[in-house]
Amino acid sequence: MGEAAVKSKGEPSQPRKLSRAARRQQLIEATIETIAERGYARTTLTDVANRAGLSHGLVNFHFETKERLLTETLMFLSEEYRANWVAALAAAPDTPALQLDALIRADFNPEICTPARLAAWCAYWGEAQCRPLYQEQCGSNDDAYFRAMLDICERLAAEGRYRYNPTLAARVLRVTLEGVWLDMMTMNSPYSRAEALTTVYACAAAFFPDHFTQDGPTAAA
Amino acid sequence: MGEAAVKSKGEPSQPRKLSRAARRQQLIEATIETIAERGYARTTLTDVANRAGLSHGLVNFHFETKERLLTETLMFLSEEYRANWVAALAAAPDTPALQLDALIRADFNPEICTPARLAAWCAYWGEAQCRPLYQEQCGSNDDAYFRAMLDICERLAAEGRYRYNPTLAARVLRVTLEGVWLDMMTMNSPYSRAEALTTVYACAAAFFPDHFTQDGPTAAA
Amino acid sequence: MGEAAVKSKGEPSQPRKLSRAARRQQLIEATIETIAERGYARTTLTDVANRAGLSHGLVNFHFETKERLLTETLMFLSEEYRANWVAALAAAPDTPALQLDALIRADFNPEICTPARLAAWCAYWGEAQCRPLYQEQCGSNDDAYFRAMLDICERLAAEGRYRYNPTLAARVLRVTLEGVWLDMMTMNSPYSRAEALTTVYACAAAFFPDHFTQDGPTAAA
Amino acid sequence: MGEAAVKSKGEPSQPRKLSRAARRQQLIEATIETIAERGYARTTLTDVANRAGLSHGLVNFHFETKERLLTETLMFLSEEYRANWVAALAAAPDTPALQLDALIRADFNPEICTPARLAAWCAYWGEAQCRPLYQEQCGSNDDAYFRAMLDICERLAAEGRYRYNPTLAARVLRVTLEGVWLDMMTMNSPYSRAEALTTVYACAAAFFPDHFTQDGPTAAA
DNA sequence: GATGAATGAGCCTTCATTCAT
DNA sequence: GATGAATGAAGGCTCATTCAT
Repeated sequence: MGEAAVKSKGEPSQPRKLSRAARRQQLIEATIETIAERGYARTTLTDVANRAGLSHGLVNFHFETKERLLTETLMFLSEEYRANWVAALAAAPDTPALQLDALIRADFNPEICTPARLAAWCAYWGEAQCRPLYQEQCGSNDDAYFRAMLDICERLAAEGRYRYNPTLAARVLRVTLEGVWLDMMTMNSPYSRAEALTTVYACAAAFFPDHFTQDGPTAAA
Repeated sequence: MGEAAVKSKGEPSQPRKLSRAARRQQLIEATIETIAERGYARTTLTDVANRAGLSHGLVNFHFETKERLLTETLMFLSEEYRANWVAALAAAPDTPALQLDALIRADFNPEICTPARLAAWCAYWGEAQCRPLYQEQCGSNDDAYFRAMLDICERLAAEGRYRYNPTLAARVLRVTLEGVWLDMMTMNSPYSRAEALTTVYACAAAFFPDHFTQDGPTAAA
Repeated sequence: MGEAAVKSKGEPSQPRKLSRAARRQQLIEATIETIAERGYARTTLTDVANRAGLSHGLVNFHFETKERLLTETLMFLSEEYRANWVAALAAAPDTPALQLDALIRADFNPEICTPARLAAWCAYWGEAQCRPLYQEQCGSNDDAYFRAMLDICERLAAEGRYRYNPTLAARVLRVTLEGVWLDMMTMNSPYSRAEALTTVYACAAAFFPDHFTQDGPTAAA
Repeated sequence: MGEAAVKSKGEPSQPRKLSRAARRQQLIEATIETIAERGYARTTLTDVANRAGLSHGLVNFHFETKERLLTETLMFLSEEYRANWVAALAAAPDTPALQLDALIRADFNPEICTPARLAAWCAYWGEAQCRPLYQEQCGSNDDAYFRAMLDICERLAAEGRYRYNPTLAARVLRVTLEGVWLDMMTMNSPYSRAEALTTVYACAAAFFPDHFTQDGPTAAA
């Protein structure tokens, strides 16, 4: 869309006018980055607008209120996350171990697991406890995720002679995945992504030793 | 806490003068409750003062700035948490399994594990990612906690013939404890505290089957 | 007014191109209605554009600024009002009583005396006091109106043996006409238009009992 | 309230702290003056605060919102107006003519009939038409006023042999009083207050010639 | 001509902080 | 110590105006 029409602020060329959907997406990305950098409590519309290289009036033009911008950003993150693991499950072979492997690896997809997105997730979690609206937005996806995890664990349990309630295994796996995410954010010197993955595999192996080792699914699986 | 932390709203029971320390503690408790109820981002000094039944100006008199009130509240929570598990370890027999059991049970101490404190912790976590100051405040305690956990796991590993790196086991145990905390806050219909404890024991049992079952340490331990 | 002032909202009946004058008139009518509905202070160009079923930018295209739109709307109302009573006087027989009758009835012409126009007049009056520009726009017409009224009252006074200064009578008649207009706007349960007319006739009769009764001009007049 | 504690801006000495009621009254007076000078639509809280020589934050401290400041200012004007005529009636002899005289003169009380108050009344009238809240605030007082006026007119009618329905006379008197008020505001070169009073008396005399002349109540009354 | 995205000035509002009492 | 009125900076929001398409 031609270089002439650019009001550059050092960014790559930006068209003066964009479709409604494209601008909204641009602002949502800027919101994620701003929350990641400054935290939820200190994020202002001016910050978001500056980061997007747009005027702050435009934010209200596209989202009406700050509240709606934040809510829609959370909805976007939530939906993006869901789409990611749903796609990963669909692409994986339909054996329980490989399904679980796909579910675990989905969380480490570099498209999803960026520092900014992780930080934004943390910030929303912190606020969600006292915001029924936020809990609503995420709740249904969380439920679906846990049901998928539980289903896989039950199928794994049916295949081996494991000692634990699949519900417990599924829960520990889920919170372990969450936990290593949080670690990547909050620890001063976090361990590597590879070690995070090893940690989750070790957890899977502890519950399903026939199907997993700390390096991933066993050949038998 | 204890009897000093009166919380009335102009009733005669409110002593006009209280020791500096008692007033500070009263305000810190009010801060925890306010953050739990309204979230970090929407907590104002007026909220805190109202909840404590004190005047607006008194908060600044005792804490200088809002920033310091919030920081000192976090330090209090952090120190309270640390004192709790340190005391639990000291009171428990010095076998690794019973030490781990004590560490796990410490997290479920009703004095520590109140809804308001859980919610406040979540809120601080959400903010901590982009606040080096907050990370500092918690970092050292977290490190100490993890080192204690790791030490126990290494001793357990030395006692049994377990397959996993003690570091991985310690990490999974830690994030599982964290995770069930988070669940208690953020899930729409959280499971019971008893089931949370079972979950953690199941995790311990998965890594250390000779020492733990999902009901707690084995008799042998 | 008339057929040109179509007012649809994107329906096919809206011609894409309209003469400059017709578009302006359409926007002026929308302005009157908007002021009537939302008040002067809360009227925005977006409101006006929406009501006219036109785009936001078109208002500025036709009127340059909001100020000019509002001023020209007032000028239109003022001129419309003037044209109405001038025509009424011209159409009436040239006896002072029938001229006064015509002047009174002109104010009740349903084309002029619509709820929206009354409300808009009130709103402009409220603002006019501190807007020399508005006072200017209306002043000359007001003066002409009062001079016409005064002239008639002087001719009536010359015909009868009335006790009052014609200036006072003219002034009371004028403010009474204004007053019943205001009543129709501002009272919670206003009296009927017929009763408003009776009120004005009673006022005329009080000053000119030989020429008027509360039902209108006497037969002798 | 010594001179030392003054933060002068050229105004006479102003105490740093004032009772709640006094500050509110001060801000209400500043609001009246601001509306009179700039009109309702252009009145900002900064204007009001500047005129009162106070910070704009204080306005919200005492009135919560701009809306409430404006509403309470209207309520004050309304109550002040009512108290004025009620007191005037109470102080006058209890004959209908002298009661009417008192009611008429009350409107010309220099305390009430200041340029700023007249202008503010006009501005509120202009907005009231589309603000049910404003109409409510004034409605009851208006009703009481009109009932008092009507009662007097009925007593006058009972004493003389007048031709007109007392309701019509009362209505014309009321709108005439209103009308000369408006004239004092909106005409470019308004007539004198004395002439306004004469106008109202002439109106009274036209309806009640035995009791009034254009100079006031007759000796007989 | 017409549209609506984009801008930015100005306003209301909130709230941490100060300070006279 | 304690109170609460007062301040002023900063943020969200509105909206008149501009302008690329």
